[in-house]
Amino acid sequence: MKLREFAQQLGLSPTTVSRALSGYPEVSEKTRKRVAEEAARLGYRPNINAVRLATGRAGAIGVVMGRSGEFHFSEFMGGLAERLGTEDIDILVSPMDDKDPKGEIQLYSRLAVSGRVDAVIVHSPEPNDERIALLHKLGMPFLVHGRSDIDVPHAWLDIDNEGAIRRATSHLIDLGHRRIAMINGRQGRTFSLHRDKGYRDALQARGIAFDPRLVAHGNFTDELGFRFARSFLEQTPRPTAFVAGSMMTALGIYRAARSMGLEIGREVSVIAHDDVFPYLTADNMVPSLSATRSSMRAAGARSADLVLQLLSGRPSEEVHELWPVELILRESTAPPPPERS
Amino acid sequence: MKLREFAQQLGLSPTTVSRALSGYPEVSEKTRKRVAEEAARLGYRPNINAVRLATGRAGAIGVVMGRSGEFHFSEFMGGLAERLGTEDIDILVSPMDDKDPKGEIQLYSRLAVSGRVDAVIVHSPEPNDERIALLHKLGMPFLVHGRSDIDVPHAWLDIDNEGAIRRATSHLIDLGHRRIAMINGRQGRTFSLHRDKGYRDALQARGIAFDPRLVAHGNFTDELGFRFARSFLEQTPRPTAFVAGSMMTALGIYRAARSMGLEIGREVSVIAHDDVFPYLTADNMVPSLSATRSSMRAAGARSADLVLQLLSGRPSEEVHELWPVELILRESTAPPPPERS
DNA sequence: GCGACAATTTAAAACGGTTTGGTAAAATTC
DNA sequence: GAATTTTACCAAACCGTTTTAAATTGTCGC
Repeated sequence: MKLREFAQQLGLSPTTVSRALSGYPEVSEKTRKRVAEEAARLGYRPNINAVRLATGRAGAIGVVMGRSGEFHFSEFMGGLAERLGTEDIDILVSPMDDKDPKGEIQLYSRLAVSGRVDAVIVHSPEPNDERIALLHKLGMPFLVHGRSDIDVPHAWLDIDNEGAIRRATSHLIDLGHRRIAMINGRQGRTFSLHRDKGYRDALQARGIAFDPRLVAHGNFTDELGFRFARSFLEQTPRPTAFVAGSMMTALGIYRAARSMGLEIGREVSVIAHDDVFPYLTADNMVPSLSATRSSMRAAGARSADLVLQLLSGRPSEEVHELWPVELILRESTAPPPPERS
Repeated sequence: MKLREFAQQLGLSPTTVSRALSGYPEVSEKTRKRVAEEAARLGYRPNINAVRLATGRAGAIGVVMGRSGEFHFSEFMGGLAERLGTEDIDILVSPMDDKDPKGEIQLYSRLAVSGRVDAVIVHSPEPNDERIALLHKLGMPFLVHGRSDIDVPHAWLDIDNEGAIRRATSHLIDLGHRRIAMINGRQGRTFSLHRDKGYRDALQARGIAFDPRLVAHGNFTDELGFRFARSFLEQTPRPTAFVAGSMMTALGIYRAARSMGLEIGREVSVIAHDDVFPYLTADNMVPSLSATRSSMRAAGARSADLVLQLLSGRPSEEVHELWPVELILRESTAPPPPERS
């Protein structure tokens, strides 16, 4: 049913009906109520594409999806979708070819000029992130999931990576560990840098020298976790503890330790960052995994909120949110074994 | 830039330009070429919402996202997005509350009448799936990822679950296993039933009695894999082999075996179904995991193709695709240990 | 009972394309 | 070379809303 027919049945003009449904003030309460009731009864729904054309809004927010190692993605999306489900806003997913770093900026550019989205979410930013500069230049509203040091105002939601890893590392030091390895995320991403800093600061605070041979960077995969852990554990003296960037990395570390006959929670301690997945929980690993924890799904839901705020005019300079991270100690962390000499 | 201005610059009418860009036959090759070139040069792009209003197409396909245990989701989405990226079609993600089974049908209903999507993808169907009946009734094009026995024509793409599990089970029998447990997916889903059938047929073909105490159903999580495997392994005599529904399930089984001091690949064999994840590979597990394998990402990409075919008018009765599944043997499968009496 | 002002409602003009129903000019047929 | 068809293009109507600008109705003070 079209607006015109619907209005005619009510004996009103399309204008008034449109306004009544959109909650404009210049329509009497009585009329508004009647319109709302009849709309429900007759099942009238405005044509979404006509609305979008007339208002100039796209009614969707864009999310770019990388190809590799994105197991966080569905949790974040889940949170986003959950929150946006109640609004009349869709989520538009664009795929990105990770192999072509130049393609990325083009993709964002296309997304912005295509007019298919009202806002964009930027993931895993770098300190000087081209995408942020671009979106700002194009005037496209966007929310950064993470942060950037770039000299361009941007709204962001981030977790306290630095604090989380500082606490995790400090805790390991408190337990008596001195050789602590870290398997971090991709080189160059802000969150990796923040984690690096948390790690180094914790060491420095206790007068432990930073050893570059104990730090690795890469995608969050089981495979890399294994390979790095393995190579670290082959050093002499070997590290007695690991700080891991993700659950998958931790799986790899567990595997590496086991393959070398080392017992986790006794000979090797591990703390990982857990984004909270329904299908793989730190509590259920053997031994259960100590973790810094922050829900990716919750971040997705909150991101949706913040984007809505941006779209309703809140200046991006105001939208900054830093979430604290829990540290949950379980069996995978313990004092180091007595030193053999 | 608007069509009108652009056309004016070219000295053509909007009609001709529109047709040239959409590839209609009644415009000369020379003109078409000129229009295309100028469009690229001047950066003219039709307003997507105007196009959608005028054509009545939504320009998007809908995907419903469940809340729990959906680590396949991002891979499937990735494939979908990859293929659809080159078309002018978006992916619209709707969240579903798994806890409310009635909400699901309402969600599909809303999605169909909202006019926001031209087609829908239905996941994990049941033999008599309400969603399929609904979408058919509403005349909304849809593709089922999986299959249903329902008496309603529907396009589908599925993998040969039955054959895959039959082969996996047969292989375990060939190795000498007689007590083979199976940890399957959610009760009632078609793919679970197919896998059940493959399992039972393999047993029957070799005269092995089906033992309901060796079969479990549930979400694909590490936790359930662990719990079921644990309870099976506590039976006497205990199973010597497992068929697992997913990689996460396999992780749980590995954990259970380990927690009971049993060595995988010697005392217990495992074959799992692997949807191919970039962050967790069967080859890298210790011992490496034998698996039936079929790429979820490829299925997503192909699903996009099939949906496009449906939208261009191919009748859904014609769109059926059954993919074979590879069986890849690795270290987790071996003959059972000699029987102790 | 009338002017002033506010509260409602409306007709008509966007929004930016596609598509229908033509019309000249060029090509073909006889 | 006239009649017919084909080719290449165009003007105008249409898709279904929102929004601007104007008209109508209602309320109030005097």
